Amino acid sequence: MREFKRKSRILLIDDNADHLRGVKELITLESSYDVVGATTSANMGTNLAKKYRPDIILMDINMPEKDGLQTIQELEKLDLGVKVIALSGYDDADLIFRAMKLGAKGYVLKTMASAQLIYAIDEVASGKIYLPTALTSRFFEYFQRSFKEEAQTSTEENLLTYLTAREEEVLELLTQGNNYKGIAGKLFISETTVKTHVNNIFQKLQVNDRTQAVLYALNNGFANRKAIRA
Amino acid sequence: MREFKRKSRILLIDDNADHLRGVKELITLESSYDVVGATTSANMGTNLAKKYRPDIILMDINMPEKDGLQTIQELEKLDLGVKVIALSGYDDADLIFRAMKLGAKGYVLKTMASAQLIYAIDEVASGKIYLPTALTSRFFEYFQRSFKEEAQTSTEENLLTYLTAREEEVLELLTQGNNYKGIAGKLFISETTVKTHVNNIFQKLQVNDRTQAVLYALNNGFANRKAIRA
DNA sequence: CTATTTATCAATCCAAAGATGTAAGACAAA
DNA sequence: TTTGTCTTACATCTTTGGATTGATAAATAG
Repeated sequence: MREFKRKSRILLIDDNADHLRGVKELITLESSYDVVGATTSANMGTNLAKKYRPDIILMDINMPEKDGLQTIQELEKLDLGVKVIALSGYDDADLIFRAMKLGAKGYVLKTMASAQLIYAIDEVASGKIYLPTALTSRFFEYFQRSFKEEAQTSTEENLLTYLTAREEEVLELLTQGNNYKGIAGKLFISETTVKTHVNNIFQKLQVNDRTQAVLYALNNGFANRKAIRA
Repeated sequence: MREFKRKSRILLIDDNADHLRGVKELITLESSYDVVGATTSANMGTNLAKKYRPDIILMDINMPEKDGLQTIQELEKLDLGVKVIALSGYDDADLIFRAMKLGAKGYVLKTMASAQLIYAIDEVASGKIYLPTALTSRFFEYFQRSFKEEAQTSTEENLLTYLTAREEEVLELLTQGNNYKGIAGKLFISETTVKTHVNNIFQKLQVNDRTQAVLYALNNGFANRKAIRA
């Protein structure tokens, strides 16, 4: 059932014409991949991708004209099934993180050895994700830093723990945008009872109105809390 | 200024006593690390960590008694500066993702070769983050999947785009829990003007009250939108 | 078994929020 | 210039929200 393995088709996008030519020669001479297109324009690149349906795109993400990251996002949204490898001159953690977040299958530095670029393409072509060790470390430092606050608030003593089960139910319906009548209807209790619960919630969360209560709930892992317990 | 390099101190936590003993012997015999403690209890492990301040903890995350992931979270919150390597029998993407999210500096499978475990410790001891290639791929697949919806909604046509600049300002203050008076004060305009803006926002977002407007904003990347543009 | 907590409901009362219509000045585009 | 949009503003009216007090039954903890 598996189709015959053919040469992967590659599209190159790099606003630096010299570098573009260099990479093209490298791939043509030292690998068995087909370069089906090469352009210095991001917009043109998107069009070529739609036209030639390459397996892999090597995309420079440091382009002045149009942001390479944005182009990656566009390509992913088109859902062409193409695997994008980000090419960059910078090993900036934020850049790496954003590229991977947007769906890049690899991130390689322009300063890397030719052999390593070919290796990266091989890995990505075979369905894996390729990030050099050093960049993996950078990525994770950034990743963990961005989750650190969240991890702390989610276990920290928070006022939500003082709510009773019923109050949590009411609060959940509040976080779904219900008014008193809506909540009363969904819980099969009177509107005045709902008011009582909501007032108790305000006291416990030390807020003045429902919007603040909802914001408190969302900012303090209310949804997560339930998901974890479930 | 750099202090003399000493042997890294390691603490082992694994509810499987046999495996615990095996790893201890491996490290003692085939590496130059000091095993300063070894326990089958997660709670005891946390205490030992506080007492002996190891450089590295090898933590089994598949323990029935207490969740290893939860223990990692506790350790990170204590901020002991210890580097935790997650040890697991499973290469489940969700497990890997959660471990790394909580701050693990590495994730190795129990089925991996001894030499690779030592290598992982070496890497982590030197300040890097270690994930075997195969697990890195799994991690990123999970990572990118979890961001896919977000990436789509953030570019999708959404009702927020119809808001004027001023309305966005007002909405932002709404998402911070302000009432009419608060918004009027912060924007130096009258309360009735704020009401006008808010009503227009309701029309454009097709909602009935401020809570729904705030929820719509938060669920459709309102904060992100601003951060990205800035 | 009693004291406390929880869930339920009600009656007020006032404040805040929301709906609707109107309108003037600024400014930009056609 | 005219047209349209945006921002500002006000009046009026209705509905909803929030605070307070009090009360009852059931469950739970000590």
